[in-house]
Amino acid sequence: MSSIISSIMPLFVSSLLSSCTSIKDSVKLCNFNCSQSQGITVQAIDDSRVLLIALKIDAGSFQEFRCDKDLVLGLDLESLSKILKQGNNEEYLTLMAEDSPDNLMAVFEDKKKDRISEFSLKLMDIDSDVLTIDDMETDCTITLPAYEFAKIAKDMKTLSESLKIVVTKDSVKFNAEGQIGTGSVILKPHTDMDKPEESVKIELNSPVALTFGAKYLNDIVKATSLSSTVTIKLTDKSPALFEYKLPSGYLRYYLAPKFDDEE
Amino acid sequence: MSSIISSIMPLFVSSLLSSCTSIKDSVKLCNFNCSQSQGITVQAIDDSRVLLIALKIDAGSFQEFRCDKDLVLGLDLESLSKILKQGNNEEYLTLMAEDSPDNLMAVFEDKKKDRISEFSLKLMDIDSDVLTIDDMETDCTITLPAYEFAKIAKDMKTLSESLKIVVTKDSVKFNAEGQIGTGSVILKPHTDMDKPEESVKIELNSPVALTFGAKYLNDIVKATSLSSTVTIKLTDKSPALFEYKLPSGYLRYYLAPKFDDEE
DNA sequence: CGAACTATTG
DNA sequence: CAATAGTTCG
Repeated sequence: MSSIISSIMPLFVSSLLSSCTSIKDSVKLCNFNCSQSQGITVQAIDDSRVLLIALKIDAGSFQEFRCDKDLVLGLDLESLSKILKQGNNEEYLTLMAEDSPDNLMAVFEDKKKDRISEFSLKLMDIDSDVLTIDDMETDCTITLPAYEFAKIAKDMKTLSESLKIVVTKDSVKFNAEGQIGTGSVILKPHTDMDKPEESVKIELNSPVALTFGAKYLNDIVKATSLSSTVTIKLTDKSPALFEYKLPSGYLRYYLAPKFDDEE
Repeated sequence: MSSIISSIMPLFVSSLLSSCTSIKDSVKLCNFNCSQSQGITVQAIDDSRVLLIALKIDAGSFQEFRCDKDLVLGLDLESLSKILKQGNNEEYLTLMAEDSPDNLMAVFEDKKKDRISEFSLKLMDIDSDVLTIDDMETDCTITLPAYEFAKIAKDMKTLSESLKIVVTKDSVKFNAEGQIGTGSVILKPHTDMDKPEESVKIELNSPVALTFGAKYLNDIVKATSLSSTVTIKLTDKSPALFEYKLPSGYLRYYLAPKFDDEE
């Protein structure tokens, strides 16, 4: 009867919650697309149409995942977050929806089975075009510690509304120019043997310099807790990709750069 | 070429940042006076002209300090704080300015040298008269734990806008009288052998009773993290001195008392 | 890192 | 007045 049954372990519940809270400041409503082969995928664009968010939660993320028929669940992320927050970290979560669902059922169960919380969340029809995004070749790919990128984005926002990222073979420079002064942070690639997640990697096909809205970068950086590293792919005059890898899946942000005339 | 080069070790960067944040609620703009012999001195008066702040950072605070020609750097403390905050605690800071500078350069370097952050801060012309303050004989000198003074100042502010400090040979009394009631904290001198910074000392030439604005005391107390103790020097009908000693230098506040007719 | 408080905005 | 973002404290 139920078209989607998924049991999620405590570790992943917090990951799902973090994903929702990371996204919900940019997008309020979005469709969760469920299929047996793809798991759950979400694609949404912020109101200003500058930031595209793509979340993918593989079926392998779930202890059990069954989706007899492809489903589109239109969800209010704020409401979903509220429900997910109610699960204590020790609890298992089961999500369920019927074939033509009006509601998403969420059931938290304590391991000891002496506590069950059930929630039903109203679903909504949300217009959205799902874009196919090619895995194009990019001018460069940078991997750095997620917290480091977060600190740069936050710090630089105090100086300017725009952040310029300049990548050369042996460095990546984050540059902000504002009223009170200017600031640059320059990172050089290096490999940390003991803590690989602390490494900074640059793969370069072609040097690139792009400017982004600091506000959007600060929204992106809300996903920092999801992954120890972030991967940034830049191509001249194209949207940049910021990717946070999940245990089994990913949260990707595609951000359109500012062009010279609007800087 | 550069008139001032100073390299600051991580410990002292946080001390400089704390000084700025302590002061910036009272004074937004102020001149940093730099000279080879004196290091960096700052003097500023709050808008109401009741509180005078004197910060002295000796040349010995710096790993290296060179100032070929005396310089006056007009700085916005809010902006300076923003930049100082961007340093991670492990990083070395170098400050630089030219002979007739428009900008102050600040460079953070990671030990591993794979990360460099550079900032340039616009300087401004700020009118200010530097007062010479004599080290006059005072009626009494009190030394007490900084956190204890902070707690008294904060607690008493909830009772009254004014705080009266009464010093006799064997006690110092902090007294607040307000609408909802009155409160006093009385400290007696004592020496703590194990933790000298917990001691309370009173040196008295003449008993004194002065009243201060609680608001100003609460601004002063923001410097608490800079030193384990605070030294208070009081003289009848004169501004009081509140001194926080830095590793090499000091942060002093001179606060005019309220007189009877304005209490 | 989380929580509480403050400041700001609809 | 309520909700939220930023800030500061433990």
